[in-house]
Amino acid sequence: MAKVKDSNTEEQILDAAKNVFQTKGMDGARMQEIADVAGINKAMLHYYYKSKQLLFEAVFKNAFSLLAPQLNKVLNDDSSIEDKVKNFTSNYISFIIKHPYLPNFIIQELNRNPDFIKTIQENNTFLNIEKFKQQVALEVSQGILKPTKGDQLFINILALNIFPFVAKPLIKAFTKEDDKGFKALMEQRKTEVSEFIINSIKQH
Amino acid sequence: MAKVKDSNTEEQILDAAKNVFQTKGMDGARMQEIADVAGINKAMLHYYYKSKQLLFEAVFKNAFSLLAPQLNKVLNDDSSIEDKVKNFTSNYISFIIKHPYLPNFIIQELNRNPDFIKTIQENNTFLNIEKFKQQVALEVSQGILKPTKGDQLFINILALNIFPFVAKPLIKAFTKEDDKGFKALMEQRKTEVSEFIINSIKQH
DNA sequence: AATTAGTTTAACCATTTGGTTAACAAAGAT
DNA sequence: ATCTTTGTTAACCAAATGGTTAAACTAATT
Repeated sequence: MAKVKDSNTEEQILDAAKNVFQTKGMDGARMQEIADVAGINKAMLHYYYKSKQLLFEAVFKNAFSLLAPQLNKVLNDDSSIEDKVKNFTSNYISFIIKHPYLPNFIIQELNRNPDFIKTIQENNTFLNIEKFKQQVALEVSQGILKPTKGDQLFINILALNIFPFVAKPLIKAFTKEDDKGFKALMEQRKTEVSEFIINSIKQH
Repeated sequence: MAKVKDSNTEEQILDAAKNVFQTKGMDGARMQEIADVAGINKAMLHYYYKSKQLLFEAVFKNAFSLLAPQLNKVLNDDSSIEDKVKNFTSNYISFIIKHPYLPNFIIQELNRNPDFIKTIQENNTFLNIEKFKQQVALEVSQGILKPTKGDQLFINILALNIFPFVAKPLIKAFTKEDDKGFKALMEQRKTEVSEFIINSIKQH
């Protein structure tokens, strides 16, 4: 066989590619920069991943497979809507603070190439809102929730949790906060957002 | 002077540039494609706008100047919070249905180059949340609203209104709607969103 | 020691891309 | 009528970019 793969080059490449693609996007990323960040020769990128497109897809799928289980919790979990909202909001915001470029990367690239989501859907059977809608309808009929449309509620949950990170520069400009202040606002949202949602939909 | 400017070339260029930049972004846009869309020679782009960067900035500022007055209404209008929320939600969603690429374009490019917002802020004195925060505090003290933080409320209003358009491919995937179904969901939100917000914050 | 097969590199290549140049055309100024 | 200014085009250019090649290197196998 060959050289001891003590430093897994393939992983280093994927890691460097993740950094560059997630900050610059497919169009803004340069193969040379990825090679530089990985500390290797540009030809190696093509040795392990045939083309820029394939390397990008590896990064994208990797990123999406990190996000999907988070969203899945809201859709296919057995707890009550109220508990789901509380847990998801707190967990998701913690998650994104650890992966700040992730939501914007995914949204940006899905907009650039909307067909891309088809490939994703084949691998992820759970991207389905049906169970969640049924649960909302049930809790409404039980008098736990006010009349509420499941799909709109789901959009609202995503919006309130994801948007602030996607629109970070805009929010920083309006609120005149620096990075520290922005982070504080986001920490506050871990409880604020679920209260906001529950306040609106819970029957009392 | 020169040739009859019966068809204002400069405007045609800006219009073509708007189309291409807003769908492909700065990095994905090609000067040749803009020229083709405008139906002119590539050299003309550089005759009227010195460089790709300057043409891009013209497009961006133009786009932002369209969006800013919409946001300004929420911040510096004299009606009650409840009326603001109702009017803004309905108006904003109508506005975006007319300019579907706008929010994503602005958010994407601000993330690519966060310093860009400084240039914007110099021209727009009104990007300031202070008045809104004071109004919320006042209505809370008057017992009209439940205890509510102005900055978080503003983030929530933006999130609920803007996010669905930014994350359109994701939402279409989850809800399994086509373009028509998506538009119907958005039309529904013109009233749903403001009810959702008012439900949550109004004292009763 | 020689073979073998995976790994790595430097140099190279074709194409794309933003930008420039020089010649030309039309209309107003002199 | 001629000069000048503005608008327009085709051809061109240098740099950047994704990708390739062929040779060199490394370590386990025979």
